Amino acid sequence: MKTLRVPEATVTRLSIYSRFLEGLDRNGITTVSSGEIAEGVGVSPAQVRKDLAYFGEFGTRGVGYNVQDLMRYTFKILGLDRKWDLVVVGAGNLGFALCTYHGFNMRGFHIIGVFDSDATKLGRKIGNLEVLPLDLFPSVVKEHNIHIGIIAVPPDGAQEVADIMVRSGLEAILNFAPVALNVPDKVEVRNVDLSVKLEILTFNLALKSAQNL
Amino acid sequence: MKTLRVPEATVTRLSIYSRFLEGLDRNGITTVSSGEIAEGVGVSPAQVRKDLAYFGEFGTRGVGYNVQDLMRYTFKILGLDRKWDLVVVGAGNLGFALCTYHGFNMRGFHIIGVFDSDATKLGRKIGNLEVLPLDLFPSVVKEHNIHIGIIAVPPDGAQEVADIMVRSGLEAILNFAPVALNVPDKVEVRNVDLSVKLEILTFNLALKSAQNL
DNA sequence: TAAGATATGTGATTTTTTTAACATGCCTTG
DNA sequence: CAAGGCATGTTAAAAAAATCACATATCTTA
Repeated sequence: MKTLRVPEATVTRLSIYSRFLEGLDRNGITTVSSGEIAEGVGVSPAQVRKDLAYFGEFGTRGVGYNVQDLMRYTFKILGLDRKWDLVVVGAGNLGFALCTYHGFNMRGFHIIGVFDSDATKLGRKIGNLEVLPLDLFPSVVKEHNIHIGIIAVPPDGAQEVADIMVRSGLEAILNFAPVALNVPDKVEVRNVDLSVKLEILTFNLALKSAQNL
Repeated sequence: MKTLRVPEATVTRLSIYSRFLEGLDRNGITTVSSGEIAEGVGVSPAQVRKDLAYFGEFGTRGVGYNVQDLMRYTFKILGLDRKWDLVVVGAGNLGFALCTYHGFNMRGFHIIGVFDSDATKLGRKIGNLEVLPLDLFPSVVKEHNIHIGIIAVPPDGAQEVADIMVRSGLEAILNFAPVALNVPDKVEVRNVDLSVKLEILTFNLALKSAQNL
């Protein structure tokens, strides 16, 4: 089989191109060049073309790309040509924000279950979801054929939640807890660390102020 | 001047090492090897040593690193040997979650102001903060000598908020809106896109299911 | 229909980042 | 106090990623 090895950075940018294209489409723009995409998302035109080249030829030389077509291709590539049902564990403020985050719906993600181990949170409503006890997690996953889970609990509880997710058969985990999770290789994990990017900023600010001595 | 060019990936990992070291320290562990750090955060031992080598020699050959010392060094490098006051624009669910996120406090970040353009949100309390109108933004920034702002508004309003932040003299912006911001070069921007990592997962899942046909 | 302008797709090059390998130095032990 | 084990720091090699440069193809216009 032809296993094309795509850099993760390329997939990341593809996700960003994809959203930029949606914006163009909403504004009724039908054609776009690699240069305009590059300008719009802050990369180089060559980068845009190289990224797309991993997946095929989508443009017309001398013309550019059809916005709607390219948008649909990027959706397809990213696996967004379908709906994805998700479950969230952790009904704190972060879990709440994720459950109500419109950015997910816009991309075909639907959170269909929220869970928490804290008895005082059970039964509480988030939108039209009700916070459920973790005991019900495996059955909900099975019932709705869920593939992806989101962890939004404090660091101490994250590994335990990951274990439950793995046992329940989830194949992918989006982890907001700032800890490295231990899971089998077959399970994909991606971490979103809210303070890492902030610390890149402080690193740069500290550097700058050290240079201006 | 000796301008050492540090890869951003190195800074990112440093932030992660730093938190791992904190955990070790809390557990009373005094010495650690690059291999143990690597194991704990999911990178290679050589990577750990290489990353640290950008900044100096922190270990003892044949022994390893003193946990507390290395922890303090990483803090210093990341600019975390001081407190940082932050302001957040956007008092929706995400803004709320960020204002109450303990992960920030643990790293010396303190949110001292929340702003929103939505009149219905003004005066609302988030912890002991009160949601303020955007008019007050510049004066609060000046008064508290703020360097970093966080954008937690919907995509449409993000650029406008960024403009206000730039005009108010902020030097760094952490942007949670899924759009590319246009700011002067002197202003550092880092984006946290909540759905990009999710789409890396769906990309991989889609790839896997395509291969299993 | 030929020429000019434009923008893609891609092979070659450069740059960056990661991995590997090992010399150096510290600690322990007999 | 010498020898062996061990883990760092660093140089060299490999791999990966980004950039460049241009051949190719399309559209427009005269």
